[in-house]
Amino acid sequence: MKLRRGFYTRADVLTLARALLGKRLVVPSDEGARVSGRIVETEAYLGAEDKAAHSYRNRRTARTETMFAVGGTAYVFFVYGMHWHVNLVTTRAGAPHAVLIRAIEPLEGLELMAARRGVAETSASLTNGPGKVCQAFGIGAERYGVDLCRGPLVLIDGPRGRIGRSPRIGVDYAGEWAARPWRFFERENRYVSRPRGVTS
DNA sequence: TGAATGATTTACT
DNA sequence: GTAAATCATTCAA
Repeated sequence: MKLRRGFYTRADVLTLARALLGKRLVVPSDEGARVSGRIVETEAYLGAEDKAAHSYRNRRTARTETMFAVGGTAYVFFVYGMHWHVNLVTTRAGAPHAVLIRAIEPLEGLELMAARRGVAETSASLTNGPGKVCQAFGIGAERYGVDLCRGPLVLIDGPRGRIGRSPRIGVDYAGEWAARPWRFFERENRYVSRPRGVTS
């Protein structure tokens, strides 16, 4: 069953980061096929107060503008000169909270994902990282600000396994905020990017 | 206008 | 384990 607006707006971002585990992301493709998979790793970014978030101190720019949109909006951005990341914005408009999708367990369109990634369909490297997820799912600038409640990207309800948590990855610049355990993942799922936690 | 840097991935030692 | 790749965004001046 497709998730509606209320799913994204009723709970706080930490609750949503957990609740998103097990949900199925479905994305159509220009190639005709479609790709989908279960979200198995997320990170929460807490708006204006969170030094690790792009929206820290309510920084509102062309890039972060969509973080201030209503829950259910996609926040897509480019980093390191080569990688895209996708977040799902949560809560009400004006509150810049978002959940980063860090890893997905592929379900449909494995062949297309493998072609886009340049690895075997059976490889965990297909979707076990935020940049890899975007490459496999074909998510880039054209998805900036799209509404998951209107499509073509949608989220479908689904079962989830046992959950683990750890500090977030790659945010050491954020000082004490980097130590907060705001990363969530399915334990023992082979597509989780760092199964054991925070080792660099 | 210029300089620094990053919510990463990949290849290599 | 370390380092290179590579450029949009950000902020200072």
